[in-house]
Amino acid sequence: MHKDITIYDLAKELNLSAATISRALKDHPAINKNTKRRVAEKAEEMGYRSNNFASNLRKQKSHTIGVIVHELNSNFITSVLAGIEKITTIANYDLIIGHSSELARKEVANANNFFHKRVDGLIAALAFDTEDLEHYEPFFERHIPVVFFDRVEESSKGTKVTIDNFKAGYQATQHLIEQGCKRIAHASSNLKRNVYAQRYQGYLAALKDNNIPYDESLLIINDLKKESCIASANHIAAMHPRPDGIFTTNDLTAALCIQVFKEKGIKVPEDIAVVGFNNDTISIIIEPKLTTINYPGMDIGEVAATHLINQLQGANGTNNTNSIVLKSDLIIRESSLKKDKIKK
Amino acid sequence: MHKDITIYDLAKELNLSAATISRALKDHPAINKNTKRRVAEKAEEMGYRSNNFASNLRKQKSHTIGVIVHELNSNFITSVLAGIEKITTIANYDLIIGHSSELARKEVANANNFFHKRVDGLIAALAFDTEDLEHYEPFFERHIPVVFFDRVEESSKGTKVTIDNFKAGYQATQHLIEQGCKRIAHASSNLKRNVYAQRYQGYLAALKDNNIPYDESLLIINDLKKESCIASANHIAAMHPRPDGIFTTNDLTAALCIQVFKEKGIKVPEDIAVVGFNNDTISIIIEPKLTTINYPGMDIGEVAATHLINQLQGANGTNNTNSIVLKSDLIIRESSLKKDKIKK
DNA sequence: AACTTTAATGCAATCGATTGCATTAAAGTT
DNA sequence: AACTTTAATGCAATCGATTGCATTAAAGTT
Repeated sequence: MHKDITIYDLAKELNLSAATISRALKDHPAINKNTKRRVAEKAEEMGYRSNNFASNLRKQKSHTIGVIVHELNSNFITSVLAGIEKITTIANYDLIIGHSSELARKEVANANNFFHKRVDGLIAALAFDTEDLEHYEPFFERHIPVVFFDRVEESSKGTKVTIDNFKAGYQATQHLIEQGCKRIAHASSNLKRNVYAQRYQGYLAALKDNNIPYDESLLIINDLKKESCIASANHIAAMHPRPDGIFTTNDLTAALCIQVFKEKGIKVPEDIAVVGFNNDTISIIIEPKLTTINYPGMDIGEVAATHLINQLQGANGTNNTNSIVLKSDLIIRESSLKKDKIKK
Repeated sequence: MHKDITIYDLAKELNLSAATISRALKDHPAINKNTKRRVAEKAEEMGYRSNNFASNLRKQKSHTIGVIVHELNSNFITSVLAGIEKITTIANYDLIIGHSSELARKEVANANNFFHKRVDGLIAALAFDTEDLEHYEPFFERHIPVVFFDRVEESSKGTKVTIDNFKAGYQATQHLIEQGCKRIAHASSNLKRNVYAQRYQGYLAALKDNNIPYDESLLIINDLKKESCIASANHIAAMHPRPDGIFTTNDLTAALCIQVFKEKGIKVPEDIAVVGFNNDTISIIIEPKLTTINYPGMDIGEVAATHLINQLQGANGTNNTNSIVLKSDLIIRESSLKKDKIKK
């Protein structure tokens, strides 16, 4: 069996104290250069690995950041993770990732787990059905910084990094109106979640600014599962009078709508123009290709991680309860282009 | 500032020794029931959280399993993770997830990180360009069990959980042949990776069993990036004589092929039948819907985790260098159905 | 009554790394 | 020569939880 080497083993071999070994390995300025070299060589030779548990116990720091996301299988989330990793790697923090699969129950379990693992900081996006943020209280109480992104609770403690969902919703709707749509449906989800609520508000505002009356029956809420999206698509296709445009809160709903519409002989975009949200891979696979909102996932990740690390390194004495809003873009593709089609 | 509560604080409050507190919290049989209750209550009241570092340091165990995957944004991987989580949650192990983004460099970094974090066991799928498994040696040396899944190195140490990629490749090709294809292209990737090599072998075997000569020019290798897939699709479309069937090693290539073919007026499946691999979401979004191979991701995750935990709990004294092969299925959709189309 | 058994708890060492405060020895200063 | 400064290293306590081996007190046995 392999016996782990400790600094005491190195100390004995080199006739030095454990303190000197520890300092040498950490490149402490008081240690002689030559000693450092000898220690490094011996450590390599004997296959030494430092014991994080002992170090963390003594230092009362884990040098680890926890990330809780609501799902993994998404372009947006993987970009965010890439952005976070970029920053944490540079700052030399370790990362542990947990995902809630959109279940508040699992989000709570992850938060507890990370709390026990004593992460130095937390980056989180809320699950679909997370109602309260009590599970983050232990972090707040101990002044462990928490940065929320995308799925946030407006009024909560902690820094929040989001896009302007109101503006994105407005933009999507305005685009449909500019394409000549008069009767625009909106397929959304749980309006308690900030992202959906704000996109909906943006939709309403765009209608109002264009003097289009809001018709409550054109708001379709579902739980974003595949079956529900198909049901919603069927529901929309069967509406009388039929909408001539639809803005959905994610790309899967939009893609499934397009499929259902096509099956029923409803033309996209001629009969119904469609705008999605997220710019997932499916948006360029579906035919016609989907007009959608693109989020800067990488940037969101970088900003969230940078803020967290700044707080950890304590540049600020302020009570960091602020909000950072990044830009999003409308990517126009064939699924919404009524005007240009007619021109051709 | 919040001061963390330790077992010594509880001990003082309750006039007991730290040893008794520790045992009470762990439900040790020697401790009086009433004492356990009092300890539990006081712990709750004072907001005690155990210190993992101290516990792990003393126990020389982390009770944590590391998972290294090559990507996150995939149905297959998220199913595997769900399967792993299901088992580890029951067995009460914590999980930390790292991903390599298909880079050997990051895979090595993750392995090192997890080694330093002293995971009790590891579950890993190799990155696209991982050449050797030296970074897993420290685990093998210390008898820390490692289970590989999907992307494995046949000859390596550790348990391997895979599907029968040879059979899947054979099945996909056989299906195309049964649909009347005579000239079947195969779009694959790095043939050093077991999964691609075996699917290719299955393709060859099916051709041979049906007395179809192998034409080297019909093998197209790319790096699976979007641009390369499109280039491959264009290449195939321009072939003379044109293939009448294609079996791709992932769904994205297949979907992009279908798009390119359609743009060029090549009908799918009439002119070229297409079979993908993975059963990703895009396979039901592309039109025609994609015939593809479905992997049991959830099962793979469960089997991998179960094996790892069995090894950790030491039921076996054997040198666990074995292989577990799970079943995969061919899901037949419109993209390959020449025969049925003709019958109509 | 003397001894044994059982139930409950405590003592004290241990897991490795870190760090404030010495200590030592060599070099520099007056 | 006596003192100060500088460079390098060591002492010993500390971070909390765990656990083998007592110890204590009560209950049971002959």
